[in-house]
Amino acid sequence: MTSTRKTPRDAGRPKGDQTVLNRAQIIAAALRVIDTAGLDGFTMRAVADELGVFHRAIYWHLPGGRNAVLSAVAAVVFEDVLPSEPDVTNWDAWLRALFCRYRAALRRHPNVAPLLGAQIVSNAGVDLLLVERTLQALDAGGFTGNRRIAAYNAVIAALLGFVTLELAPVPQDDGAWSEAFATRLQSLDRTLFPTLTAARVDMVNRAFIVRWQSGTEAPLDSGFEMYLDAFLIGLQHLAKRG
Amino acid sequence: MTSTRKTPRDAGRPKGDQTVLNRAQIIAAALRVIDTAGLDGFTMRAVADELGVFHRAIYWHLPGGRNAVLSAVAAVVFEDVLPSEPDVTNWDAWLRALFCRYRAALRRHPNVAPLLGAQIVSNAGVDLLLVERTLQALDAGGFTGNRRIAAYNAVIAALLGFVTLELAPVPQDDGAWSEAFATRLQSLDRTLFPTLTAARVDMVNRAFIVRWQSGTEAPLDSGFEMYLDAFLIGLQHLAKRG
DNA sequence: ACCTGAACACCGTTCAAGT
DNA sequence: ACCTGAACACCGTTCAAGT
Repeated sequence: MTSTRKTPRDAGRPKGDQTVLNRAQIIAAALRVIDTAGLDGFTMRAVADELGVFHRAIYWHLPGGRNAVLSAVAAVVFEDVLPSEPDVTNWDAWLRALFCRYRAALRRHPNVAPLLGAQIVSNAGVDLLLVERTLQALDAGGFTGNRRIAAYNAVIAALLGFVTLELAPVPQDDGAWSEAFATRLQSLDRTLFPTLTAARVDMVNRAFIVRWQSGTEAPLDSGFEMYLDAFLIGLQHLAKRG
Repeated sequence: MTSTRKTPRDAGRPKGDQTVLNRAQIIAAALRVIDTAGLDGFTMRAVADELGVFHRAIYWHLPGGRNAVLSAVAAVVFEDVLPSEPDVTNWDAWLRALFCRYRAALRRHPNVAPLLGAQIVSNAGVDLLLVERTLQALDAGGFTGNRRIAAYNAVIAALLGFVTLELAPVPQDDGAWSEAFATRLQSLDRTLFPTLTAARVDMVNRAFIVRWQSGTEAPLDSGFEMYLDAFLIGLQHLAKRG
């Protein structure tokens, strides 16, 4: 009897037929929604519509609800980030590769940036191999004990930091906001801000704080390079000291 | 006639009486709501309740609605961040002070961190004197032209980066999430994650990715110090090269 | 097992009055 | 000038059915 009956999973469904929905499809649909409508446009109902399904159906496959979907999306985006095993003789090159891969992955899905950088729920989905290999790279650099943990925290913060800032989203469909900010930057007090006023032409919309577009439209490439150079050079020096 | 009539602002109100509401009170109430209920708990209606006022009243003083309030809150939190004018002979010390003041300010209002770090709307409220003086400090360091702009972007990203990550919020009132994640970290595969498993005791909840509490409850002090040291040492070296 | 459905307690904002 | 009020089109999630 136990050997002939259908498995619970197949009960009530025609043989060989896919169920209407599955976990992977939901996560893919969620990422599509985020890519097109942003993190603010991500709603359970939007994902359900994307799949042509009643919005409550998602909760069956991901009982954790909204948080569970976001955590799973974070995991998918992170999949391409990890480089292969770190080279013991070239640990800083491995870190550099990690940084570049992270930025590249997030540039493919820029709207996910605030999720990875500013919501701890995203951590739950991350492949812990990233932690493992980062620790190995820092081992190779000579960091040990609590110093290695401190270096690890510095690396992860630096890894996500720039990209989170660069890809921070503009208020959605609020053209008034961008316009007001742009005109405010045109009428700067030269006596209050002499340095900024002089550099304005080259800085406006190409630098943090004085921009009204996100990094998707206005990337900050040279800023990223200097950020990465500075951090890695500094880390090398700290490695030698320890 | 024009000289004796009340100003428009005073029409219909008893003389010398404060109006029921003003801009500063709204912003202060908004910050209080964010401090206690988090950025997710920040709603126009919650702010109105905090003030004992109908929720639509806020729109009169801040016509920009939700975005305008958030931008104003960001400005208030940023007020304490800026150090005095940079010393030409000690530009890196000025940057260090800036980083420490930023982290201290955000530790007083940790729930604002995602707003400043991951939402570009916050920029609209920032005092541009921060931009001015950061550029001056980089001038003092010998950065010029496009290199200075790149260095500026690196500095601002580094300034907000660590703290945004450190203070990223946990999913609100979802105890199940923290619990599930904590137990997952207890049952690690030793062959897959040998380095992480060995360091687990010292890392769990004290390091990015393998934590389930935010930086408010579990600060990452030594990580911040190494991050700051590494970045500033690297920036000094890059300054000499240019 | 897997999906639908109605209902609940929210939310930001528009549009129209009140005084 | 300054605030209230009702209404609109949302939202995530609980609880109860359907097949």
